[in-house]
Amino acid sequence: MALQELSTNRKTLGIKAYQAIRDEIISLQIKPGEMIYENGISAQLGVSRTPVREAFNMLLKDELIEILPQKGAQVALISQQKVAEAQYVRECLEVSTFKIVASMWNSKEAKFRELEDEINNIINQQEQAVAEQNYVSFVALDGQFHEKILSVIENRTVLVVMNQMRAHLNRMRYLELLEARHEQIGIDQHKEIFAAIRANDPSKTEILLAWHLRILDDVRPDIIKKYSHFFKES
Amino acid sequence: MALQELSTNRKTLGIKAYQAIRDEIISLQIKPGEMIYENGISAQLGVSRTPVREAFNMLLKDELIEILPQKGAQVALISQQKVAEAQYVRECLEVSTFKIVASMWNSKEAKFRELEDEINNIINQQEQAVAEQNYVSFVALDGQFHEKILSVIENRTVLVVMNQMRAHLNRMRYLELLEARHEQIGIDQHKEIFAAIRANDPSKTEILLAWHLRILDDVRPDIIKKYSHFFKES
DNA sequence: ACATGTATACTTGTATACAAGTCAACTGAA
DNA sequence: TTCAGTTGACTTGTATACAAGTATACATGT
Repeated sequence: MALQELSTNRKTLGIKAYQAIRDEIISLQIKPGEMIYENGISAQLGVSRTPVREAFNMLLKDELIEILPQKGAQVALISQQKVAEAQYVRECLEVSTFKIVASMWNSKEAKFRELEDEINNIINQQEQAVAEQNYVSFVALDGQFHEKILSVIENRTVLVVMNQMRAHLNRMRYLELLEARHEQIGIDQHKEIFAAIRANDPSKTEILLAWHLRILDDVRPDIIKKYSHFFKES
Repeated sequence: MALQELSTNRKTLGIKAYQAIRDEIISLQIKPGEMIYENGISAQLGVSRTPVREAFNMLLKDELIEILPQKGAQVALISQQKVAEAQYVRECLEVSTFKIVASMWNSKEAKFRELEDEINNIINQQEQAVAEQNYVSFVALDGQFHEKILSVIENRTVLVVMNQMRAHLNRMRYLELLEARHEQIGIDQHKEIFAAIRANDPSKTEILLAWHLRILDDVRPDIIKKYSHFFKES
């Protein structure tokens, strides 16, 4: 994700390791609760323990792992509490921002016309991803849709925070996609939301978005039961 | 700050170094733009470079320093853009949350009565801090007021994010306190906001809070001119 | 059989050694 | 004087060595 570390384009082995491990965690390639070890990862990546340790510290700050002293690092279990908290933060920021974008939108400006093309493009790609049943791609594109709209207000900090929140929401989302099929509903909602934005209708945008962000809530009990070993509180 | 690292109460030298340096940065004891070096800090703290490096990596994630490869680390200049961004995030989260708290408040419950005492206590201490012209204490208490109210919704993630934002807003606040004297206004606003919350009046809470969060905006041009060497964009 | 102590192979935490980039000051030739 | 080249003292980045905590298997004594 191009968001992080745009300070000086410094790409140490530690940062690369961080990004690699983080991707594997939030895409469930490494399972919640799984133990990982500095030695193991460093052998796997062909570097020494030092960069891996740096990566672990960053993951710890993201709350994506827990470090058990002298025992190893455990990939964080999915916490319903944490998911709810991240969802709340996301909703606050995203609703406020989308409303602003809705009130700003002006198709006469080139900037917005470009954006419109890009967003329509994302939506099209999403439909294709659904057709191909490529859920990894689908989730990534879903993120891009939201990010594109957020980016209108030119607030990098919002994107960074949302990125942090998304890390925790993503794993839940993957599980839910494995179970229930509302990708098409999600895409339709994207279209409606984008229409409300283009129509300069902040209130409608707010209502649609709040609904959209909660679409997955009702599936959760099933998920939690089925994958209870991935969850902290179960 | 008890917020961080409640995972396992692990307190490595790296974490201690991080907290120590962070405090010095956000309280302007280390000046924006100042260079700091792993060797220097490690000698100062009496530890090796390793824990200091870990601290630097955490500070980098907070965007409180920039690491210039092979040259050293520079304490981040205060960025007006970053301050505005952090302010926006803060406002979104704090306004939404205070409104919820205002709608929840119920003086009949013991929980709220305890909180009321604690908050009144904070306000009293603030008045004392102003009387003693103890600005460091004043800023800390201001933070506590907001945090106490946020804590009602029991969302640790919100507190963590606010803490991140506060790090960037704090340095600005210190400069402003050196220049303009609206501490008393700030305290009065706290009282009004708290009254609106107790009166279960979310709308009034929102208006008062939004105003409160912007009280410092008009002083900024002076500050930026006077301390221009601390700022990124000037 | 069963508790108890111990060796051993793991882990993370910390210090240190070494590699390589950066910059400034100095040297020496034109 | 001026400018190119070089040395050397800094810096961070990475690897490695060592210290110390943890858990498990196993031997030993009862």
